[in-house]
Amino acid sequence: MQFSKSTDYALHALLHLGNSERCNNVGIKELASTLGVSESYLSKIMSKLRQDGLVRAVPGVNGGYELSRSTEQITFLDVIQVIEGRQKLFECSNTDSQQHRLLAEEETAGRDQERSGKCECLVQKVMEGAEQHLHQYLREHTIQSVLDEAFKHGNHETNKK
Amino acid sequence: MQFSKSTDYALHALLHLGNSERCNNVGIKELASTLGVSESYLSKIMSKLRQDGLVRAVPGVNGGYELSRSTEQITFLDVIQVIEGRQKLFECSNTDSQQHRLLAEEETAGRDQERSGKCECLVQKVMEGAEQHLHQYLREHTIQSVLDEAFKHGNHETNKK
DNA sequence: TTATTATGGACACTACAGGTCTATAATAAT
DNA sequence: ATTATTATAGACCTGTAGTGTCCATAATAA
Ligand code: SF4
Ligand code: SF4
Repeated sequence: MQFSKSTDYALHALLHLGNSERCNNVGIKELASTLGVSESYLSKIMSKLRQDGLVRAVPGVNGGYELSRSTEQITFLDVIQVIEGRQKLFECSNTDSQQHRLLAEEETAGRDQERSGKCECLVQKVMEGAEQHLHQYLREHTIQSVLDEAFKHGNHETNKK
Repeated sequence: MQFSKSTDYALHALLHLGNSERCNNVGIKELASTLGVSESYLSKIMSKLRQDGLVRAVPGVNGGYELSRSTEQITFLDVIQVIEGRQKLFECSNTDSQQHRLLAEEETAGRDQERSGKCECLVQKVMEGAEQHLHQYLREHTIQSVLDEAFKHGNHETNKK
């Protein structure tokens, strides 16, 4: 249960892009060298970010990447979901066991199917809650919010034209 | 980013143990059949739970497993951490990149090393926060809280002596 | 003593993270 | 139009972790 390195790279790449909005495009070379990662691997990650609309890419001389939204509109959740996928935190397996009957069946029967066919048991309800809390927190933190913090702490060698 | 199946099994096993506190010991056979999992695999998981002190185990005839604490004192976080380990949600890799200098060095230098050598950057600070929120939520949900919910919803064929 | 039960180790299979390399496509500058 | 430059997509490799089985051994209550 850990975020992958790719998420790490993606976050740092976006932070770099957000930080250097002087000339529009940042090439994979500059990006890879500042992050200390191989160009090969990072380009895959950037490609993913592009497919999900977080960045734009343009080939050719002086090409490279740029953010497709403002930094305030790119949340940690966005980045994480692009890289890690949108699978549930908890995916139940044995819905046909005896356990299931005790914890889920009675409920949906008694409460006569609250909403559509969601059919969620008590365990999943807890896990859903955990996921929602986590997502909410990650939605509240954006690339910009990190950049702001960095500026506050006396780091002023950025955004120089 | 998903909890493993083992966590699923562990939770269900503990729920079953918490639910049947009539005769003290529940064997791996009963446990495995009610969960619909193989005895082989489940026994490994139970072994882990024992090593971390969540359950007690006794071999021999009429042996089996029993909870070593009350159901209110076994939180979702406990179970998850036993199975998934206690690694951080986010583990940074390239602390020697240029990025790192921009986001972390300046801070620890400016704030003159807030606490001991923790040396946490802004990215990690966000992730730490996420982890803390998640943990707090998971700490508030116990085996007992799920069992209580189950009872409330009209399921009364449990705890029969 | 014995039948029963948990435990630990060895092993196999699969999926995926992490990473490299190369050929191709797209673009801007000339 | 050509060319140099850059991103993209695919094939490929490696190691490791999750999932699972099987068996030999240890511990225990009857
Ligand atoms: S009780 Fe919930 S978690 Fe358990 S098997 Fe049923 S749906 Fe899955
Ligand atoms: S800035 Fe933070 S996340 Fe990035 S490399 Fe440094 S310590 Fe790691």
